[in-house]
Amino acid sequence: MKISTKGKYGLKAMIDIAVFGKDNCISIKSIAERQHISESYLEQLIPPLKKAGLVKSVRGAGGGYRIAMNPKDIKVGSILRALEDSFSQDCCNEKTAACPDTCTCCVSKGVWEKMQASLNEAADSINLEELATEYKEVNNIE
Amino acid sequence: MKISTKGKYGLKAMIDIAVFGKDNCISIKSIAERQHISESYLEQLIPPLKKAGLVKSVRGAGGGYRIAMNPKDIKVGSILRALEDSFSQDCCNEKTAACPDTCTCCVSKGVWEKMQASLNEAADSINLEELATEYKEVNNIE
DNA sequence: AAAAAATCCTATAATTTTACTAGGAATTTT
DNA sequence: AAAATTCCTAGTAAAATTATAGGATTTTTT
Repeated sequence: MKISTKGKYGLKAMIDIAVFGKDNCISIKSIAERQHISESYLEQLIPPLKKAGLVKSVRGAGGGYRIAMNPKDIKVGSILRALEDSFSQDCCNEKTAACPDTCTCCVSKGVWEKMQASLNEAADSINLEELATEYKEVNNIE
Repeated sequence: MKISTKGKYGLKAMIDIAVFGKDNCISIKSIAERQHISESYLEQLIPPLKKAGLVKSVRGAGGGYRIAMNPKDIKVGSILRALEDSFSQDCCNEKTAACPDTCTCCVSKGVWEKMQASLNEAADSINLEELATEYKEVNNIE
């Protein structure tokens, strides 16, 4: 069980955007600098976050990214689900001739589903505002 | 977020041992055959399971592995913790000059801890007997 | 005593995934 | 027109995972 840097960097970026991109656009470059993340790697994390409706972008000079909704309404779970793939359903292909739903994979399936649900619940219990506020506090921002 | 084959195969093997290795020893070879797992790969999953006190081994001809305690008392969480590493604490090294506990990693740390705790709780809510029983049922064993 | 069947141990090879880099096209502002 | 930015995609490098191999040790069976 591991969180990949995708999820880790993505959350870091979202905290940064929640803090610095609330009223105005901020560039990837500035996020990357503040958070010590590779700029072009970070760039690749943005499309899924946009697709999930978490950030908005403005192209061209002076453009950049802004938070797309109130950070209070952005759950950490939404961020992670946008970036990481879930670990349920990596069972064998059920109901084939080879496995008519009777192998230990299939029996284990419920375990992964339960764990995934529990993970979602935990991640959804934290919203981005909490994290942004904490970040501002420890860094004396605003 | 992903379960590695270590955890997946490990759980499969433990179900197999709970079902077939309750009263007598079974060999790695037989587990590997029944569960379609590479024999020598499976071999490497055993030491951590032994260390965690979940299986016992008997060397020599006629030897093999046995379940070390009542499957009811073996939580799926114990199996996974023995094989997978937890995903908390993959934060930056806190309290260094570079990060005096103020970066977005540090702020995120609580998220990973909460998720890990939730994962443990979910995995600990399922015991091996439940899975072994289900496996026996769908396969008409005993 | 020898052979066979098994665990035990460790090194290494192959594969896959992850993380990162690069370069350029399109868009908008200055 | 130039500059600053997002957007897109292909490719590379590094790391981690998965799997293989070979032999040493232990115990039973013949």
